[in-house]
Amino acid sequence: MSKELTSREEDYSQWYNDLVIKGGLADYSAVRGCMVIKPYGFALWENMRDQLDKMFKETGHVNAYFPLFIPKSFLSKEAAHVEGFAKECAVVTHYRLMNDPNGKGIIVDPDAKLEEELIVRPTSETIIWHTYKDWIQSYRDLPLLINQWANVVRWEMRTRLFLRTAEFLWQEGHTAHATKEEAIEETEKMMNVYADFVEEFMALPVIKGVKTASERFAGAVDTYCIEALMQDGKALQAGTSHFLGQNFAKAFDVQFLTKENKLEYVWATSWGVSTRLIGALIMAHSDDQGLILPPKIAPFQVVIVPIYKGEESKVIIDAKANEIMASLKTLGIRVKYDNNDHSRPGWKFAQYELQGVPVRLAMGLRDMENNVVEIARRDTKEKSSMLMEGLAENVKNLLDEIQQNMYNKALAFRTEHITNADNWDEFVKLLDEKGGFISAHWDGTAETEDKIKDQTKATIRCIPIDNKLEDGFCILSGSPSVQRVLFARAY
RNA sequence: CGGGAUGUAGCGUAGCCCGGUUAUCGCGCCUGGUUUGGGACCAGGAGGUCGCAAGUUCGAAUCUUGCCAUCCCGACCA
Repeated sequence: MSKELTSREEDYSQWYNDLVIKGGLADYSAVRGCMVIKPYGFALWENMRDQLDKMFKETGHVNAYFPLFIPKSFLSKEAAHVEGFAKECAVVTHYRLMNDPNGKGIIVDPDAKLEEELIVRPTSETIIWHTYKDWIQSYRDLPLLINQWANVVRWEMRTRLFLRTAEFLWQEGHTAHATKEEAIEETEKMMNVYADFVEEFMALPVIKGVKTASERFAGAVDTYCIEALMQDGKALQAGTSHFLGQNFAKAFDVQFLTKENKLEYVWATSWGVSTRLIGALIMAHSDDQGLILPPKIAPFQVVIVPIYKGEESKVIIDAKANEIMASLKTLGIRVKYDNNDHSRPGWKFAQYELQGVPVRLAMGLRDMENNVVEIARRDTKEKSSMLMEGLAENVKNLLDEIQQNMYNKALAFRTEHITNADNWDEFVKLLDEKGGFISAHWDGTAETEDKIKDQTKATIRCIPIDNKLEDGFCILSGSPSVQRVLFARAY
């Protein structure tokens, strides 16, 4: 852990911003609350996106694309939904600009006011369900399993690179089913897909669970989630999958004829993960030297840095490096050879550590004489010499080991930071001094949940799936409780 | 929207309290050379509406007022 829990929140913000900006992933832009994702950051997102997309397709989904703009009236059709999003919507009111008659630049043409305002989508349920109404007539049209990769806008009051920007990239799946059971199954299936992705590819263990009513998605019957733990002891919601019941079907009048020729409303789900996952990745794995990216999604898994004196030795090392690169590529390893003459080896070492490249190979004439390369792993910062013979296979194995080690380390940290609290004083003390998830009894009421949030800033992150039942008493109200739930302070 | 802070070159900054030559320093950038096993060195060079506007003054980066923007904390949220 690179930052102690006792240090101030501002220090984390600074640490985190430095990682994002100096690590070359993204930066603030000219637009308030919006970020520029730089090529390196986008390459990371693309790797994550491609893998997720593959997993969606393996579970029977297809991609489509729906409009960025949503007529205002659509948003208000589902009461809870509009209630949840109204406060953070960007609204398009006009469609034309004109030169200021007073010669002061350009102004909005007052004559170009839209009949009905358009909302820049904060999420796409409404426009999609409006469309689904036309697509669904019979049970033969079901299930409808569609995903879209898109950007959405939520006008947050306070933003943070990747974790909460005004505009962000995500995917949103929207499915329609003939039965409640099938829809619930889909909701759980996608939560599992997310969990598998985050654990296997991002090397980040997550807790699968169900949200309480107050943390539920606006318009959902049930919200399933995966919750991850960051190094400062705060939790982060890494993905959500919603069982929407028939709420949207009823709001948008989406009915179908069953085999028995009965007219019924369809059952819906929606699920999404966003570029916020990159924020999770950064906060969970990085150290004070910079990012540490899991090999499976790192833009470059290996960087080769040549160490040469003069043009003559450069040519020799280039040849060898190209040979190594070819053998690594044969095994599907993403490798970069940096023989840029403008910066020296030391600078490159530091730079690639900052950028979190999992493995670095350094090679000079001395190594070539001994038929070895210097190999350094980012996760543990260990350096050693590796024989040229079987190098590619050994690097591949090392990448697997790093991936596993990162996961194990994160898992050990999380395991260490799930703590039972059996009374209020213990609960508060744990939150303040240790952080992490706190497993405690709760009486099941929204009132108690609110009070706990007001007093401690901790929220119920989830009720874990397959939570074991256990009689006890609520830590705040003292009322009887049948199970523990997970509390944490969260991003 | 409340509280706090900050705006000076691409980035980070000094100067401001106490107004006075040509606005300081570092990084980065450009040119040439020497270098290259953990963020090189020497020499030369380019780069500025001091956030914007008004005011006070012989004179404003510096004082006054207004505005704007950004960051951090809070509320809101993925």
